[in-house]
Amino acid sequence: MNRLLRVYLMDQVTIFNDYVRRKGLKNTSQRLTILEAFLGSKLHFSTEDLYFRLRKDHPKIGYATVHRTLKLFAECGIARELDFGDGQARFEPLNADQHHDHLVCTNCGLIIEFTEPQIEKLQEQVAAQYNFKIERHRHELYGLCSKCTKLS
Amino acid sequence: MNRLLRVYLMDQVTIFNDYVRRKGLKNTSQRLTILEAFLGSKLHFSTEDLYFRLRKDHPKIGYATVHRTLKLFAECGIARELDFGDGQARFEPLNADQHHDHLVCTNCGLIIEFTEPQIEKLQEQVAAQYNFKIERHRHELYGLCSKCTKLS
DNA sequence: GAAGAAATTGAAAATGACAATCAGAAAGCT
DNA sequence: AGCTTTCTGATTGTCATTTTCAATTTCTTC
Ligand SMILES: [Mn+2]
Ligand SMILES: [Mn+2]
Ligand SMILES: [Zn+2]
Ligand SMILES: [Zn+2]
Repeated sequence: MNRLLRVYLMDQVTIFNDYVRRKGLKNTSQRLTILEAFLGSKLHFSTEDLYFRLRKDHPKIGYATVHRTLKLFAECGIARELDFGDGQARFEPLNADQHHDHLVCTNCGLIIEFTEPQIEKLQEQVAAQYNFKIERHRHELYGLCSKCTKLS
Repeated sequence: MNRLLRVYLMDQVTIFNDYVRRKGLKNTSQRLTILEAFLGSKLHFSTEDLYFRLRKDHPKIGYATVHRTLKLFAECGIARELDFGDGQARFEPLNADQHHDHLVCTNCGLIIEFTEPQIEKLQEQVAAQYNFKIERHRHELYGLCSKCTKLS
């Protein structure tokens, strides 16, 4: 089994553990706790969201640790950091599933995920025109969701 | 000549003056100075960029005024505020030309503008699927430009 | 399982972009 | 000119994020 295939089959806990080992980091109870909460979390949460959720059962875990650990998750590839322009970073678990982008309702905050392979392909073609090598991209549509359109 | 057509033919100075009149704002020498610098500016500059550029000839103009005036330009539609995720808002003059999005080199900071009507159309279709009404969007491709790809 | 080196934690303080404040200045209407 | 409203610019406030640092924990090595 080649390395790439193995990576795709690894779950997020394994990816994180491997990263920790590879970088000479340490396994701490806090990191494990935050990892569990992270994986069981609803999508698109802020550091503050997760911090307050953790406080109930783990009041000793500090805000800075939650923040640093989420950054670590993003670094090792099990989290994606999002910015919907509201001045607060958001995170979502990343798995091997298909990439998606977001519709963001500017009225109620609803976030809809969408996948459009044709757009992905076209943006690759655009980049190719400029000999540009895409590392990541951000594609967000802001406006009113179905419910908020009716209300206004 | 209908109103819409006239708007498209108006230049940015006229749009701004109309906006000032309509909102009961005042014409000040600072706003005129900043407007001229803004229109003659290279694209995708930060508030700080413009502030320091203005300082040479207009050392009396304060940072807050530059900031407020750029926001005003965005409000009245002659500027677009951009966020390339580096923690600093950027601005570019907006005219009636075609909408564009950006390629951003994460190594040297080069910004390339691109236009892809098919992507615009596809994202409209995506929104329609969810009965979502798009007000604005953000589509940015981050990675290495041609030059930086060769160097690495 | 003790010892030592290295990383981590959490409370607090620092940072930095942006926004708000406010007294004096300027604009612009009558 | 007089008067009302807006504007300016130095300063201060705000707030998410990042850094600091002493105490603690992890983990390798004996
Ligand atoms: Mn998502
Ligand atoms: Mn541009
Ligand atoms: Zn909504
Ligand atoms: Zn470059």
